[in-house]
Amino acid sequence: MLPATMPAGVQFMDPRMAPAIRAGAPASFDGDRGDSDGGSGSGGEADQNKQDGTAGTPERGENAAAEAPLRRARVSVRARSEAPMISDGCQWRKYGQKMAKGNPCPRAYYRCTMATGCPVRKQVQRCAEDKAVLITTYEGTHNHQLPPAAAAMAKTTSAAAAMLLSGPAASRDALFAGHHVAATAPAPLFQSYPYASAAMGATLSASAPFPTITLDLTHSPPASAAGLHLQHRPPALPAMPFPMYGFPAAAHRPAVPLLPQPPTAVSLGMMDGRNRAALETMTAAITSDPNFTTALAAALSTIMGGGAEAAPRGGAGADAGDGNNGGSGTEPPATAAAAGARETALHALLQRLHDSRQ
DNA sequence: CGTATTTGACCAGCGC
DNA sequence: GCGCTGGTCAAATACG
Ligand SMILES: [Zn+2]
Repeated sequence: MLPATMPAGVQFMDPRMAPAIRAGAPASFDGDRGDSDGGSGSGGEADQNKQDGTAGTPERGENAAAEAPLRRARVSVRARSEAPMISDGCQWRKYGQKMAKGNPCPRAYYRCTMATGCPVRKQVQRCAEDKAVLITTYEGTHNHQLPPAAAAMAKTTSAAAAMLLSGPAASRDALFAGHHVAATAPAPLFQSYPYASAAMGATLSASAPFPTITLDLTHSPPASAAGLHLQHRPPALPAMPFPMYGFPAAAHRPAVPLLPQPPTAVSLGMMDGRNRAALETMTAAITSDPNFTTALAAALSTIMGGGAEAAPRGGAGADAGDGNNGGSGTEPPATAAAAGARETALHALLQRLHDSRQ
């Protein structure tokens, strides 16, 4: 129904699992990267730590079960920033730092502290080769509302992401219509892994561990964007380990006839005349306006989250129990939704853009 | 004194 | 089965 409500729907994880932030799911981020940097360095970075301790009785909580394989999607943003971390309107507490393999710069782990129990985590890493580029990866769903600006952007961004994901057509279904879809949907769709989208260099990648949406705010000339060049081709796409919402086919595609050439064109499909122009504009704006970038980043931190309308409880609180209600419940049928979302996204973006530029 | 950061230790998953 | 790697925890410390 309301394409505009996309944001809520976009979140990748189930709303009800929000409270389950605690421990548990061992899965987390992983260095994202992709794209140009060279990649696989391997090498042996050596951390110096290892000595197992002795004794101790670290009995930490053990949770009942790892029933939530749900938190798995990530959104990462690449932007040029001198600051160690771009401000996105949220407050973060650093809880760890590690040396990234094959990267002189360490990777920092942050957790959102705007509200107790907010499961959102962020990982910041500077590109080794180009220190000007900061890679921020968000994961999780905020269980609280964040600053208006951020929220607004969040909406926009999520919508954009949605459209990105939906791209051609079907994936959207899998994503929004419902998780179950993935399982049942016979959708053959495209199975491009490093699915590239022309729009502001957004890239959807289902490679390795978990699906990841990457936004490059680095510098992508409109022309280039329009031209769209695929990044590196998918490794091999063994068997997608996760059947989750992510991407359709990835999982159950029998013997798909992988296109001889990467399905890059697909994304282009979504760009038509006016939209393209809009995208160009927005891209330009993004690249030139730092504030915009920041806002976008902020939005991303929410994109997944959204608990969106969640918790209208007046109480405030969010206390422990927090029943973050499921909220969501908005499952647009889909087809039209995508289009709507797209338009909405663009609209919002442009508006925002205009506003900021002003 | 309370809170955010630092930093080594701990642990699970994966690959060999 | 062992060792490596990535991620997180938590004690100690720094900051206000
Ligand atoms: Zn949060």
